Amino acid sequence: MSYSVGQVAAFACVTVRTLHHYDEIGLLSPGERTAAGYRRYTEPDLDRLQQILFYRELGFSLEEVAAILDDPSADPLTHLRRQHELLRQRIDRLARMAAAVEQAMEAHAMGISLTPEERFEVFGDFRPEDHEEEVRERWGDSEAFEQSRRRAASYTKQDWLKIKDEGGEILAALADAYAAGQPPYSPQAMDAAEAHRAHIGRWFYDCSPQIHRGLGDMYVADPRFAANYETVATGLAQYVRDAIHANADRMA
Amino acid sequence: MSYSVGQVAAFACVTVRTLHHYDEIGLLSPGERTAAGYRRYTEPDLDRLQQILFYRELGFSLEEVAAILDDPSADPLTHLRRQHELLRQRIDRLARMAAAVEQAMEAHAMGISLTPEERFEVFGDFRPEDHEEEVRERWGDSEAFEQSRRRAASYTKQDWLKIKDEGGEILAALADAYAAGQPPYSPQAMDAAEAHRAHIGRWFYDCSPQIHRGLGDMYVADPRFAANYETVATGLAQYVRDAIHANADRMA
DNA sequence: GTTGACCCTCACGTGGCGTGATGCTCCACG
DNA sequence: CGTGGAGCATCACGCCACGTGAGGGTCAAC
Repeated sequence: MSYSVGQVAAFACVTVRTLHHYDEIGLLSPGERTAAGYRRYTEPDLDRLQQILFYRELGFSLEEVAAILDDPSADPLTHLRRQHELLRQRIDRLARMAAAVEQAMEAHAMGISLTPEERFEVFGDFRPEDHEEEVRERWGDSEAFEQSRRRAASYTKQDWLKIKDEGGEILAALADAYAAGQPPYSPQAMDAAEAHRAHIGRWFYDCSPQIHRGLGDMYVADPRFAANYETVATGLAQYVRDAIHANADRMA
Repeated sequence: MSYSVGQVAAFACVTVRTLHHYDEIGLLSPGERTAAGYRRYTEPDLDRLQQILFYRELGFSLEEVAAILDDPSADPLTHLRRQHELLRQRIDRLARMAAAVEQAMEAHAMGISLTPEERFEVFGDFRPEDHEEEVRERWGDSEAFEQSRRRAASYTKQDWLKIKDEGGEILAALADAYAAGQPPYSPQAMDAAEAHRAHIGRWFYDCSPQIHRGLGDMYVADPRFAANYETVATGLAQYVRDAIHANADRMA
């Protein structure tokens, strides 16, 4: 069984011209031709085409693809392993970009602006393993984002004002508890933390105590978010984070 | 503070030529120039460049990028949401490709060779947006759909065969009850409906009786789904819907 | 005041196809 | 049997997103 250009093109979702091109540059020449000169692609040809499309999708030039595929020291399993590794890297990079976007959204919601270095750091050299787990964890929870997106889309200016207002009240409550010397595990602090959680839940997305913990950690870890609290009172960011955790413990 | 071409290029990991090109085509012209004609990029310019690189990375042409960024109806938050959604789609596609590679590795280990259809099917679904948009329209932007999509992405061919098999059994049970003249509220029909609900829950998403009702209604309303049942027996779609509702009533 | 890093503007080259133009081949149908 | 239309072939030019010099100005440092 062999296949015509049109059939193969339809199969692989490429144009006939692309197959012609690959033939021209010697990247993929059909195994056979009919007497009339029609190209006939055999099974091994399809195999090779799949490999080509794979590496092409991953950003290799056709020349590089040819080199990779014509490397005599590479058996099928080697290719599969390499493809898998490359995919993993690509996914990781995109996941980090997605995390950066999420961070930018948070920053935007809070009216913080990023520095140039920060803005581009996601495009720079990428070190795998670094934040992998954290990113994966955040990414796994895309459902929360979806929900946020749907809700936020319908907000009016009035809504945003109200959100800001509510946020201010919660912040004030936390700052008061802090100023009064109440520990993070005091009812006042925990209640304010709970109010914060409810605030997120009401306006943005279902915020489980678990997710809330992560958010609290970020308020301390990321100086921009921390600044939001630290400008009110020194040490408040850490205090808020502890109150959030205490509240989460209480809910468990 | 403003930046020279070289600085910006280093920051953003692009060449100076690329910045020149973007200036030439009017995609990104620096906010200022020195007396000597040197380009000086301002903060908003960097902002725009980041957006450009983001959309470019996601496969848009520069013309499209310009259209997206110059759309007056799009505020920063809209862009962030769109970028996040696009990233999610890309990641999803790559994840499916990775799954296909894993499958191929397994097939290789077992000495099985794949059919052409199997080999290209991961490429075949080339434009996830198209199909997804259509489905999303029908399903609504529900959480259940998200969950279903995520889980389904990880299924192997074996899984699908099993799913199809299980589904066939349930369908047969319903058709039998229908053919035997059992009313939708008969134990046979309701039990089959309950099996159907469990089937959904096991393979796709948590399906409450309430959600199940909605699903049943759709089987009647959506001709494509209805066809699935109507080809077995005329009126079966409506019967299934009624059995689902009867079962949900029973569960309440 | 010269050196060397950096900047400018042309302008042609390249990779990966898209898009016809023009003609041959095949087979299904009247 | 022959004919019409889908599909295939080979040129050949076009396009996009830059790469790659050529030829020359600018600027802080030594």
